[in-house]
Order: sequence, then C-alpha cells, then structure tokens
Amino acid sequence: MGTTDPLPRDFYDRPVLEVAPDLIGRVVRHTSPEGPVAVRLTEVEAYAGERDPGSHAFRGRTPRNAVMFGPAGHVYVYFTYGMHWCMNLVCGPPGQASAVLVRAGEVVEGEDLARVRRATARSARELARGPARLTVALGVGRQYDGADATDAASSLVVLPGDGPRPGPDRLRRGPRVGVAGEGAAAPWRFWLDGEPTVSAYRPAVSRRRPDPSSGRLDPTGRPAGPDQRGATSP
DNA sequence: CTTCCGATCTTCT
DNA sequence: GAAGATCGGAAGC
Repeated sequence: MGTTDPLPRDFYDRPVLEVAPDLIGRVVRHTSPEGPVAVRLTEVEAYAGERDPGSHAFRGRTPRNAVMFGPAGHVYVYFTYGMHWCMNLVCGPPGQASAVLVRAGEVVEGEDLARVRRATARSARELARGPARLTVALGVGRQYDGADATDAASSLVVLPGDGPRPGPDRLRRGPRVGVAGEGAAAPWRFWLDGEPTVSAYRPAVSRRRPDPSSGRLDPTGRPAGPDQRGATSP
C-alpha cells in the first residue's frame, strides 16, 4: 500500500529549496465526484516566505497568505489576474511561510476528464502545462485553500510517484516565471529537462503603456529569451 | 514557432 | 488605484 499513501508531513518540513526539487516526479491527485485526475509534476518553483521579495508572504501575514504561515503539507491556493487559481504546497516549520508553487505536469490518470475541464487544450501536453491550467485539469480551486495534502482521507493528496526518482542529470533550475524586482534572478524554478509539459519561460511584464513623452528605450525592460534561459544543472 | 495584447477582479497600498 | 507567481487568440516569421 506504500505508493498509495501520501507523502508525509516530514517530507515538507524541510527547507523549501530541498523540498522543491524533491517534488519533481511526484504525483498530485484529486478525486472529485466526476472521478480522479492525477498529474506527475515536471516543474515547480520555491518561494521562501518573508525573506523572499517574490513571495506573497514578503510583507507579512495577510488574510490571503495566512495558510503559508501554517503547518507544512497544507495547500495554499490563490486567485490571480482576475480569473486564475494556482496551488502551492506549504513547507518548513509553522511561521516560516515558505511554499512550492506547482507549475506544470503530465496527466497520468483521468485524461478524459482533464480534457473536458481543459477544453481549449489542443494536445495532451497542454492539459497541465502552466500553474493555472494545472489547477483546472485537476479541478482544484478556492475550496482547497488550507487543505491537508498529507491526509490519506483527503480528496487532494501528493503521492510519491511510481518508479525510480528522476536522475539528477535531468534536473534543471533557473529564474522563476513572472517574478519581478529583487526576487527575479533567484534560480528557484526547478524542472525536468526534456519534458514537453514544462511551461514556457516568461519574464515579469509591466502592463503600463510606455509614456509617449519618454522615448522608446525598452519600456518593459523585458529581455527576450528561450524557455530555459538561465538554466543550470544542480 | 514567436510576440503582442486584452480579459478580469482580488488584494494590498 | 495599480499590480498581479496567467492564459488564449491573433498576427507575424
């Protein structure tokens, strides 16, 4: 029964930069009345709590991020851009507020249901390629904010995953997607090299139109670059 | 394939 | 009042 038990609290109760790469290859599984959908993780990002300018917890506890300050192994779900839900797994001891954003994966169970939920996906690899797409594929929303992913009785759990752990030769790390400011350069995004489900790299964008009176000097400050820009081996 | 841009609304300043 | 841990469609190569 080993592989059906969720990863235990101890797994998450470590420094977030240890937990994040260890989550690659693990399986997030949600069982709804419609059936189960499971995703094998290929891409995650670490957010290091109050010391991380890129983290929702950087300016301390608020109603939204309260779950991040709680026990490890619980799920932090937030709403963003007026329409998307994203899910994290809380790490470290209570009070530390670190978490891992679940960014992308491969649907390994319930693909038919995932395709119904992700009707705009034109291929299997797009079903959970991106943090908001992944929550749609799984059927996860606000109702799971604060849920305990280590509870075997929960309908949302993280399982160890089948087979051997991915080799370190395939693990990559680089800057996080869409993170602006001081935290932009930290190489705290982890992914599995060669996986088609890894989401495209996007630097943070400013939505402000350029000021017409200030010329045309790269108003967004946005460098161009390929998906795995800044990648290094561990 | 890539780049550009609008949608949409909660959250915190 | 502005920004945001994004996505999908349209247009360009």
